[in-house]
Amino acid sequence: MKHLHQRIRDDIEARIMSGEWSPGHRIPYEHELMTEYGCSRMTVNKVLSTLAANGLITRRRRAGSVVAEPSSQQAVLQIQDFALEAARAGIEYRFKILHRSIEPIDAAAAQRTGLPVETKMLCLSTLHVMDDVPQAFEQRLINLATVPEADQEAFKDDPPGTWLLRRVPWTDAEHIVRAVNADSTMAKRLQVQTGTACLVLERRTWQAGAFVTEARITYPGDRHQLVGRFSPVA
Amino acid sequence: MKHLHQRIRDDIEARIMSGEWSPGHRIPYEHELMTEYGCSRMTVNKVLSTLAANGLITRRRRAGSVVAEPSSQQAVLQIQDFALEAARAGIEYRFKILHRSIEPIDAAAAQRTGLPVETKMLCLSTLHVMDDVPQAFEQRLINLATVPEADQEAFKDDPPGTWLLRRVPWTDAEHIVRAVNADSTMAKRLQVQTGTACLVLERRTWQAGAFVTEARITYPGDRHQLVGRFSPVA
DNA sequence: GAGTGGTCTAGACCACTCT
DNA sequence: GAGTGGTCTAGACCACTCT
Repeated sequence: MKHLHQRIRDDIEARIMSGEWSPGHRIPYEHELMTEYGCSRMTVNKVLSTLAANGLITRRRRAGSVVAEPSSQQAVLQIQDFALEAARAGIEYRFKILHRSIEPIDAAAAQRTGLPVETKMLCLSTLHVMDDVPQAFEQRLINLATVPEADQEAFKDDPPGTWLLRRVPWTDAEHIVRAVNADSTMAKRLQVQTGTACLVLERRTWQAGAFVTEARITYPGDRHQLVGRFSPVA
Repeated sequence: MKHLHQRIRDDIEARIMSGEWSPGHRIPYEHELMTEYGCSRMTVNKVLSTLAANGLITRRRRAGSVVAEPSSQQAVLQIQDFALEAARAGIEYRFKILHRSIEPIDAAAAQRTGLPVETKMLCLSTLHVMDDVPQAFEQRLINLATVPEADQEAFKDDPPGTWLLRRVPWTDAEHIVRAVNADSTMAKRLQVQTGTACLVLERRTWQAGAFVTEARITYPGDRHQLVGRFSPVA
């Protein structure tokens, strides 16, 4: 049994993500949501305040709350969800799995993740495309010991990151950010010139101590920046 | 007249930042804070929940709330202290102030920081050198309205960032990370080839709502990476 | 068992701004 | 002027975990 505020929040996020509520769309007033969910105003107020603090909606007295316009600063340095970001920005998004295999983890990755060397990993390479422009190339390992159902997943509707996010709540994450010059292979994938500065984000996530996934995501430096806000939520 | 929850939050943050309450220190129970501030539990609960979401404290039923260990704090791309890092690594460190001036803030920076346009800022350009190799180039604005004593500081012993860190504890920070190709000027400063991918970290910090400083730090991409650990935000 | 925090209610007054 | 969100109160019940 989920908490009420989580259910309300999930419902609203789902509507924003699906595009049903696009940027500028007015969200129901607090008292409408009270009626809809049969709860007190404090509860819906907490949900909407949190969504506003996270930048998904903007609130104005008298005018109500609306789905936020996408900020010019795209990628957020929390757990990223390309589909959600694209939906918020009103951008056509698609992805393409370029590679898929199951392999025992190699020595270097075993050391990084703390897993035994023979652990089976699902290896995926995904290209993320928005408005026909490649925006990121993602190389991902998924621990099949922790997420065995990934083996049966075709990743037709959601890219691996989004799929994982919905299925496996994470408790810890480690990030490494570097800048690299694109080699010719990467440049071709991302449709940039060889040598273009790219942002490389490596993210490893654990769930209660169990390694879940490692992603290495390469962004063209001129198309993306990572933003982290460490300010009060209120 | 500030809001009550802001006053409580500022008080607690100030005690944590000053070191009066160090990591592991138990924070007063909610009902103690209710008595101290003469308010309802909802109000102190909101403050403590926000602080927990921001990683400043950890909360446990029955045991109460304690100041979080720095490693588990959410401030990922931590406030960096070149001198401290170099000392830890046993590396010779020096810095050189390449430029110093006092200028009214320009329109673009005023918008970023929320300051009035005519605010006087101390502008500093600093090169950070370790073992005779340039490791970072830093362009910094310091708000003289918040930190007037910076005007009199020669920055002989400590670089601006370290000096500020000791003098003005920060409560809020915003980070932006990008990748750029070094232009010829930057390449010369950092002793890399023109076009080398560099990591650019922009950091803006506030103390209890007052803007303190903005730093844009450029690192050669092959010499540096940023590492951070996260736990979920509520 | 007892005390803590997590969530929620059903109100209230106020500040803001114009659906 | 009226309706919205921002904040706050004084309760309540429950889940969790051991100061």
